[in-house]
Amino acid sequence: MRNQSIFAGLSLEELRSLGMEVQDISCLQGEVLYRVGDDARYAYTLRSGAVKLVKSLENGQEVIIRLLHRGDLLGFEGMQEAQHRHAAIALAPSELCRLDLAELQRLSERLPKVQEAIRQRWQQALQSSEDHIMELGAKRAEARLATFLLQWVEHYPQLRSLPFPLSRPDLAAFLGLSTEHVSRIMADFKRHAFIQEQRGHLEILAPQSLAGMAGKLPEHKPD
Amino acid sequence: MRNQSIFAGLSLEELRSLGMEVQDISCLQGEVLYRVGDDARYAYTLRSGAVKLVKSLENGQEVIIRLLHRGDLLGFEGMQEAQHRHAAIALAPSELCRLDLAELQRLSERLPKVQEAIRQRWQQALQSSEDHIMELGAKRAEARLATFLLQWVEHYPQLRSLPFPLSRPDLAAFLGLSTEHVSRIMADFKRHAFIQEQRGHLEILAPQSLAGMAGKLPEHKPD
DNA sequence: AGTCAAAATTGATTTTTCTCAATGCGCCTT
DNA sequence: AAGGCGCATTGAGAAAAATCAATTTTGACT
Repeated sequence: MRNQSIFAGLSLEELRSLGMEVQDISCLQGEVLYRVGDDARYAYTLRSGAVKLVKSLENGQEVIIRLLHRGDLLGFEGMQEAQHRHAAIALAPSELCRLDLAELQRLSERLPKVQEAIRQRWQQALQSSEDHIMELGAKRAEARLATFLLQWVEHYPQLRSLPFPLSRPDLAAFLGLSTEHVSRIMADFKRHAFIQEQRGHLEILAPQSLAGMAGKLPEHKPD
Repeated sequence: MRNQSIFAGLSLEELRSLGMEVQDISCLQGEVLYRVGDDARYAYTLRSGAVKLVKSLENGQEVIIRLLHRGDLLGFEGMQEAQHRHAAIALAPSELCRLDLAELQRLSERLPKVQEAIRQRWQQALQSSEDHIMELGAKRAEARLATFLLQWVEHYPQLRSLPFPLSRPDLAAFLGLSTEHVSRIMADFKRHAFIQEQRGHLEILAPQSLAGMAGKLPEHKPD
């Protein structure tokens, strides 16, 4: 466990021996890692738990830009910009490694491998954002939610019952819907026995049915 | 003109002298630079014109993921992945510089400056994608369109009448709306004399009114 | 100028989604 | 156990947006 690769194929010890300040951090559900506009001193790797990246519109409405899972990086926009552009909030109790951005900058200039790894992650983030754009731009509510649930599963392989720390408002803020609408669709999925939910845990009973909804054409004759 | 900085602060000649193969490319409206799944051999910098990056859903529905303007880069996902994940299509007659990806890879390993510049651009793309997510996730059709038009202006400073090579279906595919709905809103904007349109050109008559619709309550700047 | 096809507009209608309001449930505290 | 609080659910009505079906406009090509 201790010797797990943290970042760019380097273990925690290797990073430390290269002069990198790495802090183990653990945080509670709801804890704020940083806020919009905070000076970006640190970047993080998420070792366990889940984190949401949130931005607010002028009118105060919150949008979840990205959801992070074990192994994901956050706060790396600080390598280019002085301030964070999202808020990062733990959805569940989480463990992270905190890296000093200035040192990371230095390290990345010396080690091409690190550069490469960062670019790789940036690429992943962009990919996932673009996928999200497609969801929001082209799919209806049911399909968005179905896709989302199926993707959530993939982050918890070989688990029957998945940790599911998202509230209805969280889901709504991520999928671009109202809380009520999300609630209705989830109730629908339960009624059809596609899913089952209890105390922050989710079970996908009929993945193929969800997959059907996820790819469904907007025009579909009612039966 | 010839000595303009192409990329990472390097002029075309400098890049060539470093052994980089740089091709000037010009293409017509509607021309396809690459398709989804094409082997990624080249990346491009857009020198003039406009390009759309398009992805299709299983059902064939097309979504415009990003719009590119003078100075933007495209095709750089090929540095990490073997195939392009979008189609790139010229919206207007455009001029580009085509860079060989393998050589770019080599160059970026030698020159940290290039690395840095690429990361910067990646960051910009991510930023713009995230902004787009906010638009799609949180705003109504009118507001999206208003925001979009105001952003379009910014790419053509000090021009009264802006090139506007987007069809209604293009706008719809970018803003996540139906063609008809876009058409209605545009008609509305014209009726209110917020904008004026003729033959692929657009004039913003009342930016502050559009800004109002876009959802910007507190601050407005005199221009 | 005249014809044609593509693109845009408009209208009527339906579907989807939101909003507002009420209610219910689970969990925590006392 | 009772009360209270936050979150989730449900319902009804309103609003937003999509869909379907004509037209109308535009632009390109004779």
